[in-house]
Amino acid sequence: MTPVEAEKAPAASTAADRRAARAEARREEILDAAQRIFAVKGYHEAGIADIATELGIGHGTFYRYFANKQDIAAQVLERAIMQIAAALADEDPTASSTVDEYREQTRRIMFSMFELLDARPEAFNLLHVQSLAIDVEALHTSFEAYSGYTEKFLENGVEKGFLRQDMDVEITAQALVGLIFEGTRRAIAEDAARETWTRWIEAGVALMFDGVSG
Amino acid sequence: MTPVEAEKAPAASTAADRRAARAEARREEILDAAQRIFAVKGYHEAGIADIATELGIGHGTFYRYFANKQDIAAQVLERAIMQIAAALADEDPTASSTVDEYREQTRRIMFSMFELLDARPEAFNLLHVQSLAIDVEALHTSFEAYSGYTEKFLENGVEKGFLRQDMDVEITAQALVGLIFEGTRRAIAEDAARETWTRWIEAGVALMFDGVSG
Amino acid sequence: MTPVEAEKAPAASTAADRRAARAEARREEILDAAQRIFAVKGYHEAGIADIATELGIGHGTFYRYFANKQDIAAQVLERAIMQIAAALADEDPTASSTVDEYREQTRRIMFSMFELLDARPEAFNLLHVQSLAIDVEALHTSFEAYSGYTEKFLENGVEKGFLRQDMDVEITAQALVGLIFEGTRRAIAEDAARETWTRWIEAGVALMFDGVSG
Amino acid sequence: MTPVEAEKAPAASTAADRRAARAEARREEILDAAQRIFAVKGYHEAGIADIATELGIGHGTFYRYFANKQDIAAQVLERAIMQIAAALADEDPTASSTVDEYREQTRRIMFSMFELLDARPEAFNLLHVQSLAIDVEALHTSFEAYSGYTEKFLENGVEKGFLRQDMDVEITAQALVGLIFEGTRRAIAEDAARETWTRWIEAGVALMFDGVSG
DNA sequence: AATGAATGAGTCTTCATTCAT
DNA sequence: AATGAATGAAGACTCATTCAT
Repeated sequence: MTPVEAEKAPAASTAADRRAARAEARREEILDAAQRIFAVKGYHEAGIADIATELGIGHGTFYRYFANKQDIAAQVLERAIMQIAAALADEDPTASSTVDEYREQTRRIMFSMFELLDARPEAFNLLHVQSLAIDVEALHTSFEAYSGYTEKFLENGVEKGFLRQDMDVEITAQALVGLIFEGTRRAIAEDAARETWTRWIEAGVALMFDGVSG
Repeated sequence: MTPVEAEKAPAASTAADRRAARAEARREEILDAAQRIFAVKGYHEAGIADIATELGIGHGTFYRYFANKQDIAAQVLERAIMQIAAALADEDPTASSTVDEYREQTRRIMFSMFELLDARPEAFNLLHVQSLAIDVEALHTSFEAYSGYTEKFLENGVEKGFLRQDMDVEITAQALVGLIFEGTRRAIAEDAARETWTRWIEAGVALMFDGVSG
Repeated sequence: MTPVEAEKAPAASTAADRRAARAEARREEILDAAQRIFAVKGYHEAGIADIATELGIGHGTFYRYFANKQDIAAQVLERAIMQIAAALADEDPTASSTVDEYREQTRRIMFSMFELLDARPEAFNLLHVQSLAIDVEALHTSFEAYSGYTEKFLENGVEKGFLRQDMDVEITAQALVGLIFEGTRRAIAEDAARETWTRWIEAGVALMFDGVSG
Repeated sequence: MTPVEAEKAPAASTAADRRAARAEARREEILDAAQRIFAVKGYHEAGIADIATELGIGHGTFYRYFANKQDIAAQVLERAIMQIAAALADEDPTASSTVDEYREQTRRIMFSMFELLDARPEAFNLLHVQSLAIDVEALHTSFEAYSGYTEKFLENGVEKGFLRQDMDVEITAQALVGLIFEGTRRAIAEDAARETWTRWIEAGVALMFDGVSG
């Protein structure tokens, strides 16, 4: 390789890289705009034109990055599900060894859910309100993933003996997911204050660990 | 009043009554058809034409009974919510005096939910899948009603001393509604077998009354 | 049947008939307009909007009568092919018994083609210019039909002995169709005068019956 | 002119020549690709993108060589017409002195048409199927050229006395062109076997020289 | 000279709603 | 009271063409 070639090669590669990076950035921009638009207007009421206008780009540009409306919607939804999943991923399902540790872990998980809800309300709006219009299957799959993850925590507790031994781990995990999501659903619907979070976390943890019995 | 009038008046009134009854019956027919269609095709995919065709009536006739698509959808949804509410109404929130009685009552309530789900899957489909497309507000209102009703059961237990005294009754009721609806949501989505119901009822009751702690 | 029913029944049937007749008339109107538009602007340049505007009806009305653009185009083309075929159908393939009779018959056929071309130039424009854009297959099928029909005349002549005995009837028929259609093609393209028709008919008949040899 | 300039000038001119040659070669490549694409997909269905992709060049590059889609289509069509014309140009319109010589000449011409059709089916597809979408006028002009050329052969025969003296040379030439093109049209449409060629040539020549009379 | 990202005019098609019969 | 023909707003999507790099 001559010095000239040595200089050219990286340059060319950088140019191509830059282009790819730009394209990816633009794709991300459109995805963001779409998430906003879908969250505000809803999947069906939102038009491709709305997304394009939001970004000040032409309609056609949109179609350079996404095949069609359904395509971007699915990607937006998937991203929202991933963002939420990421908030849960910090916790290790096998970390707790006592009820109190697990109780504390649960508090943290619920808290990060509410934090995320504050930071990215659109992500939850997508999940709660738009997902059905976009792809019913995707919603179900994501709930499956969340409950599967929750199951691991419960299994850990049962194995280590600090949770009820006769627990139907699978169903209980599903029920707990329902419980948590109802919390976030209401928080969005009612535009809940931070104080309400605390009540949900405390009441939720109390219900989950102690039940309603006196 | 002449004898002639005396005869006519009741006759006329009966004719009007019959007409009104007929109209009401037709309205109900259309509502039924719409519920089926919405449940099968979804709110947005379903057209007025589908409903009219299902009944063998003209499109125009539809508009003699309902103002527009949104109108009938709202009524269909409201009806579905009422049908589900009716299944709960059999139980008296103040009936239980011991934990075991309430536990039994809760079992019955959950069981009737699953029975209703078997009898009227469209009602639940409407609630779970279509409601968001039709009227987000209505869904929230209905959840509000369900949780308000559940609250009464909890309050009764707290007052009578057989439920946890420090319970956040409002939030706990909301959480329990979320839990139950997740159960029905999954039952519909997965077309669950009767056996799964039992697991849900048992695991749900266990979680609710005893919590997960060992 | 009571007298009342007797009166009603026909009346009802007439009302339905009238509606069907109106629909058919409208369908025909749209078909006519489409033929004009397609002939003037060409299949691809013509829009549904052009057809609707031509008739002063809404775009949507068009779709009550035809499934889509391709649908009406196919029907327009089929109609044009039928109109041209009708002009030929007057002649009986087995009528001639001598060369002179057949020669006269051929003259008449060619003449009616030119007459039709004068009366319905759009029909020929459709066939010659638009057909390929609409449905290549349809054009080929129609040529097949025309040459099949021509074949019958030639067979008749060969059987009766007044036409060349060693003739390849099939191919010759195809060639003659090509010859005639080139005549009409040019007549349209050049907006030919009536005098040109006569030259085509005479030269065509001479070529067909006597060939070019001296 | 300094010696240096003397050396540079020719070098520059050669470089420019090479560049021009390269440009011409590229132009030809694009033209070839376009001919293939138009023949396969049709003028309207084919996109500039298809042509660019076929060659692995950018869309923009296309526009350095052709003004627009219509432009290249016209050139492709013109080239096809020229290619077909070239196949005819081998024959001298004044070469024949007897009917038999002309008959033989005609056979050769028809044969070379079928040979060309075998070698360059796209050229004929362009002419028969795409030309109308591209430029109706061009098609007519080319037919004009073909018939003008045919006319020369006929005139030669009439002058030399071996063809019918009362022939309408102009119209007859046009009719013969129609006859031949119908042959090639069918050959393409039906993907005709080589055997069919012979039948067309024989039947065509027989019809042309002897007519159908017995 | 080559590229390909950006553009937006243009088109078909759907469907809720109205209204004359 | 019932009908269904007519309507046109609305929206997704394509593709020839331009132009900055």
